[in-house]
Amino acid sequence: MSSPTQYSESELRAEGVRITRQRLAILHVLREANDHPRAEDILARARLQDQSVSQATVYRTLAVLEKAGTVLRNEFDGTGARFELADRTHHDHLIDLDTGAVIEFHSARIERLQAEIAAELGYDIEWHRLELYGRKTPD
Amino acid sequence: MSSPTQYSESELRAEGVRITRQRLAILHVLREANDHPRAEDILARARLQDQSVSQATVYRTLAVLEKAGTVLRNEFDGTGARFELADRTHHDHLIDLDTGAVIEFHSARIERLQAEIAAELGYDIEWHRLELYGRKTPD
DNA sequence: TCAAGATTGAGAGGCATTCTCATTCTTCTT
DNA sequence: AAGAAGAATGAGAATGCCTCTCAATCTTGA
Repeated sequence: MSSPTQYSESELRAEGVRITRQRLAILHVLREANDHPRAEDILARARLQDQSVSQATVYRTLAVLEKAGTVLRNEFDGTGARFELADRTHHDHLIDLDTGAVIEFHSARIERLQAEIAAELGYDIEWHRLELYGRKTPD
Repeated sequence: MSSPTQYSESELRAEGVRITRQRLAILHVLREANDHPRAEDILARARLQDQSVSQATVYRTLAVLEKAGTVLRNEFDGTGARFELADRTHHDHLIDLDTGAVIEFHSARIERLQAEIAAELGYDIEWHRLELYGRKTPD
């Protein structure tokens, strides 16, 4: 059984993930990112470090890292997945409808309620997705 | 200002939505559906009633009905949108990871917490998406 | 009944993502 | 350090879901 989240090269290698030049570039991009970049953005940024990275490799690597628990995939709007490193604690997202900004938040109470509701329905939650879409409250 | 949800032919007509043979077939499919069908399913079912319905018209009609507030679009997995009539009260979804079944639920407490969290972050929620993915609890 | 303009079917087009395959690279074993 | 096994790669083709284009047809208000 592996720990749920690993993101150092050695941890990944121990999981059987080969560390290539391209994968290092992609990991670097994810570590530096403050936003939730799309595959397209990750490709562009990775190429600044390693010219040779291809689109196919970005998608393949993101899939590998997602399976390893290193990366989280989000589907905020309908326009393609957005990625982030799974290196912090679990959180949900609030998307600013005016600016597209993504704000992270966490609520233990909501998580607890979710588990309660699922239990009432006879289910155990494996994972969940909670996204709030809103606009800044006028002063 | 229009009421948030309308789904009778006359209500739609009053909103400026023309009622065509194809749109009636699609509305009929949505009214009969207990599942959350994909565009593909809606096309197949609509054709049972009206052979002439095309894929383009299904997508166009679903977009029109979504804008009118008659239809809700869901993006559960990454494999294409799933639709439902917006004729009942708001609810969220629990997706059975083993069977793909979609269970609807509603929690006023969770809704309230969401609004509170958004308010703390200085936001008003426009809409949200909450999906729980889980498996039946073993007996 | 009619004209205006909305809707339609068929197929082309678009976009994000995945696949194919020959070549190159990482890693394990010596 | 060298070699072998097989995993990862780039390029571009292919896929899947969805949207657009356009000429023909329909719905609707007058």
